Amino acid sequence: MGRTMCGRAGEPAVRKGPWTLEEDLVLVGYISQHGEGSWDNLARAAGLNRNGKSCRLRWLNYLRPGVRRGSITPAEDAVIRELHATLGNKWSKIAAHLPGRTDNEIKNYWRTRIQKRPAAPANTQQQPCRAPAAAPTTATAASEGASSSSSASASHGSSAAEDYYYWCMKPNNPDQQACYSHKTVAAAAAVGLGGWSASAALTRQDSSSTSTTAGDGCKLTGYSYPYYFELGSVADGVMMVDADNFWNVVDNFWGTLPFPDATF
DNA sequence: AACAACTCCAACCGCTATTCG
DNA sequence: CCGAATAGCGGTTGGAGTTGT
Repeated sequence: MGRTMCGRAGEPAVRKGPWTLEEDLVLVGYISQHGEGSWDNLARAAGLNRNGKSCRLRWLNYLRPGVRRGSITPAEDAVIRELHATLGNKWSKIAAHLPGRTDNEIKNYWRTRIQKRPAAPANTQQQPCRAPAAAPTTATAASEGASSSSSASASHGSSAAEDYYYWCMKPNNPDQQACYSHKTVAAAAAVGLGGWSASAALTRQDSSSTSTTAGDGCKLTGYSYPYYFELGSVADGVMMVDADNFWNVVDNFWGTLPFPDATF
């Protein structure tokens, strides 16, 4: 990419462009210990040669616990269309109704999938990747079982947005397995990288394929899935090294993070 | 196989809003 | 109240990957 470095003579060049695994680990590790906020200071204190804005974006959109990867499901598509009709380009507000999705992701989805093309009939749309096609239908059971949020336990409304939100709040929702690889990354950072090296992980990342079929049969393309898949594989190595308490570390660390998403 | 066109999306930019001293 | 710093938002860019010829 052409956005790798910049800076004037005499100043340390601030790194731009795609984040490396090592940078991700540094950022996650630092935030896990010190929390987020004051992003410019955070970037300096963590030793990241990035500006604070870049760190904040990386954390919020990709590293933050609860961020979901993978295709937008038909249920989510319906929510986006519905909310955009009333809210317009208020991506952050729309994202608030889609747990785990970011404004950036929704914005990209809208521009590339919806804005460019007319709405396809529901029965011709791609099958969902992770969320069940009947997500709104299962939302009733979800709302009945939800206990971690007062809003989730309230009776839900009739809109696709509300149905989908309540479905997402369902305890032990398998859809939340999407968080797995992020958990492993965070946990790896929390345990001080266990017995593996980030550079080794980078080597493996570079050799990963660009198109991968997830365990549920959903084909995910591009950079994200292979990248995090590899992170998960590396973290499996941590399990072998520190198998006794690895998942305890994961769960404990996850529980300490101040994000409501972490309660899914 | 090689190339072009297209698609996707991570990351950047500029602006506004909010917070704080 | 004011100005600087910080946070957040929406628009845009450009490179990687995919698909078509």
